Order: sequence, then C-alpha cells, then structure tokens
Amino acid sequence: MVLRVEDTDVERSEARFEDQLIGDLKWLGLDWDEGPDVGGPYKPYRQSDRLEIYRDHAERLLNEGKAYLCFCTEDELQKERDQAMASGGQPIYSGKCRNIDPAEAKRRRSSGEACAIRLRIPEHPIRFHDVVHGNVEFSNEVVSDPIILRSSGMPVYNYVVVIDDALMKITHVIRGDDHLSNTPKQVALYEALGWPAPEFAHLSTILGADRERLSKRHGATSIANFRDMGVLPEALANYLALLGWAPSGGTREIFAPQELIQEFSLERVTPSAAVFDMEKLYWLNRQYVKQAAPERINRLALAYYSRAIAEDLLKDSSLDGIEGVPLWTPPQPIFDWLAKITQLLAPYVDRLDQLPDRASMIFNYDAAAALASPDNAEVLAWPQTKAVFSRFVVKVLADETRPMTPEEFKKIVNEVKAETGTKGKELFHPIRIVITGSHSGPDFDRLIPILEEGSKLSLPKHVLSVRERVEQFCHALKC
RNA sequence: GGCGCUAUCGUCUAGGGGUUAGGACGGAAGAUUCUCAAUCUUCAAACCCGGGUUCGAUUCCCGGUAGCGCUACCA
Repeated sequence: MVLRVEDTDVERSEARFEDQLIGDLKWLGLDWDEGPDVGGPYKPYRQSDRLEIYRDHAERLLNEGKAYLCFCTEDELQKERDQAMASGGQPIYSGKCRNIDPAEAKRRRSSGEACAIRLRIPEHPIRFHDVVHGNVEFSNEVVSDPIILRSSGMPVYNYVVVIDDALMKITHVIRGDDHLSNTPKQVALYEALGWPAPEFAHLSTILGADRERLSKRHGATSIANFRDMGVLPEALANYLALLGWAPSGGTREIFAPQELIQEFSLERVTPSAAVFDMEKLYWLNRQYVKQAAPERINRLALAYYSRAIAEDLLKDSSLDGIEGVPLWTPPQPIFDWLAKITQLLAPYVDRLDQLPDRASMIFNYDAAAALASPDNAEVLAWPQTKAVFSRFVVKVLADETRPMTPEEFKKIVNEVKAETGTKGKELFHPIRIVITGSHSGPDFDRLIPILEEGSKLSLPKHVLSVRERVEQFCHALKC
C-alpha cells in the first residue's frame, strides 16, 4: 500500500491537513509501505513535489499530438457551457482549439499567450472494467477533452492520478463511485500515454441519515471526530467494512482487524449507496469496548474524566480536542480509583466520552436538586418514601465510626426494609435518591466502595462519602 | 438538460427462476437484577412501479420512477 498526498489544488491544501490525515489513518489501523513519511522506491509521494514529472509527460503528449494547447479563457468556457445548456445542448468543450495548427499554437504560447493543455479524447467509446460495477462503457460523445495542465502550470487531479498510479505501479484503484464518471477520462489518458490501465473498484457513497452525502453538518465526518467521541478504531473499521460489504452467508458481523483483512474481498462489495447508521456503530463499539483489555480502556477513559474535571474546575470548555492526551495526569491511587469507575460503567456505554456523564453521580452530588428534580417526583410522591428516608438517614448517621462497607450498607438497607415493610423499587428508589440523587444507577455493591474510596482521595473536587451525602440530604430535607 | 451509477424490512445487508425471503442495528413485548442500563428470549417489519421472457419472476431483459454522482483551468 502506498500513501500519496494529492495536493494539486493549491487553495485547498495545507501542510497541517497532511499531518491530520496521516494521524487519522494510522489511528484507524491503516499502514502503508511507501509514503511521504516513510519514503519508497517511487518517491516523491507528494504531488506538489512531482510537478516536473507531470509537465514532462504533458509535453510528451503534446508533441505526439495526443494533447493540444487551448487558449480559451475560463470566462469564455463558462459562457459557452451556459449557452450550450440553455439551448439544450451538451455542456462539453466545443473543441474550438482542437484544430489549431500545432506550430501556430506553439508560437502563440512562446509569445506569452496564456494556455492550458487538453487531452484529445479518442473517437471511439471508452470501456473499462470495474470490480464492483462490471464492464462500464461511456460514449466519447459525452466526454469533453479534459484539461490536464492548467494555464498556471499546475496539473489537474484527473491527470496526475493517472501518471502517479502508473509510475508507482498501482494495481488497484479503489475509490468512491463519485469518480466513476471521471474514469473514462483517465482511461483515455492511459491509452494516450500507452500504458495499461489498472483494475478499478468504485465503492458506493456513504450517505447521512437524510440520504445526502456525508458532510460537515452530519456531525462526525472526520475520523478524528470518532476518536474524540471514544469510538475504538477497530469498531469504526469494522462498521465501515460492513457498509457495502458482507461475508458470504451474510450472518456474521463482528470482525477484528486481522479477520477483516483475511475475510474482506472486493468482489463481494455492493454497488448501492449506504446510509451511515450511528446507532449501529455505537452498538458495535460497545461490543469492542467490552472485549478490549481493561488497561487500554482505563487509559483512554482518563482523557474524558480529565476533560470533565478540567471543564468543571476551570469553567473553561475551550479545553476540547483531547487528542488522546490526558489534560491531567493523576497520581497512581487516583488513576486506580478512576479505573474502577471505568470498569463499572464501560460495559454500558456506547462511547467512552459518555463516561463522565454516567459517573456524574460520583463526582457531583446535589441533594436539593435531587429533591426538586422532576425525574424524582414520582418516587418522592410514593406514600412509603418519607418513612424510608427517615429510617435510612437515622441508621446511616447512627454510628459515624463504623466503616461504610457494602456489608454494613446492606445491613442498614435490610433493617429499613423490615421496619418500613417496603421492598423492591419502593425501598431502593428512595435510597438511591439519597445516595446518588437519581433513582437509577449502578449496583450499590460496587458503587459504595467507589464512593468511600473517592472521599479519601485528594481530588480536584472532593467526592462525598456515603455519610456526607446522607448528611447533605438530611439538611436539604430539613430533618 | 445530457451521461452514468443504484434500487430486498425504518437502516446495513444475505439470498436467488419455485424459499416460511435469512442475519444485524433500531422498535415492541417478556424474562432477569433493587432501579436504569446491560444481558437473554420472543414478535412486528422488505423484494420501487409497469411491461416482456418463462409453466413460474423478487431474482433475467426492457421501460418508467426515485435517489445519488459526473457534466470545472476541484479532488
């Protein structure tokens, strides 16, 4: 595999895009044998460094009569196209400069007249084979003589890819099917250059939920967006593969990177467009999060807690773009404690960036808000709730010296249960509200130790212990 | 407008001249755990339309329609 940087559009190319792109591809698990960063036998791999090569071949085509100089200005061409459209004609190049005498054209060029170089499209239909679309044929009548070298001297994409693909010995051109209509131009170029065409494979377009091409307003459009959301690279790769491809049999869906490499085949790629389904990506991501090594998830999750803590502390949400680097490197005990939270919550989230939110009952406790929350209104209105509150509060605060272990907690809950005659939701919902502020959440058995441990750590923001929570609740309730 | 590509549950897809048209996400219902979530089970849900070929088309062919793309001195 070769990484080639296609930056012939000066206005849209910036060096930082290249770094970003390389970072994204590597993160996704893609690797290349040749490229601008690693070198290779057919260097340079950046098109802006290959301009000489493109000019040489363009001159060659010119000398062989397979290309010609075009002196039309952009305005003229635009006008021509508009007129052709208006009168119901084909908006293809008129061929006005096609028959200018080559010697005459050369003279005009050397006298300084601006001109571009155009390829002469042959007088026969253009055929090529595509792995996903089969045999494709275009009438030469509908393809304009394409410009290959702009009057500025910069070559054009459709031309440079052909030169590069041939020179770099590319065997398979795999790209989006928006290029299908460009392919006849490129095939004509191969023919003119006297080179064999490679194998083409035009993959279907990925659409947004509104059936429009994926774009900025669909949210996550760059690979980095998914990484920042806490989507694992293997999940994204797996999902993307499933969009337009399925294994023989069509029932298996989860493929680890290595399996994907082994199983994937271009021949089984579907030609129809696919709508990107975030929900399914998230589901797939959850499967991978559950399977992943805990240490890896703990490390990744840290970045999200860090961001949440930093935002909370500094009230500065400009600290986004975590780039995989934690903003805050906690000492080991705190890291270990955060890891416990991650292991508690990770199996239930779609994306790692949901972790801080799920953990907010640990970091943030507000008894008054809990009592006022409409989510809790129903539970608060139950006839037994007040009794549960008072019994529970009294028992928790009775002996401040006893450590609040899960066993101790369970004992208290059982006593409340016996004394109030409540059970199930009637019992646990109110208690949950006291402890976490919400009537639902993770297992008490696992939550209690985390709260107790957290309360003993020196965190940027103190985590309240069970008793501290009960005290605050009591205060808010004015009991 | 011209040309091209595409068309199976809401979505991603498997399949293929005769099938109960299969799987997954999502949805619904149930089970389960103190709850939510997760998990498990069950259910609902599709062959774009019209012709042709054929004993028989969802499948093959043609047309229509729709979606998307290209039609640039963008990539």
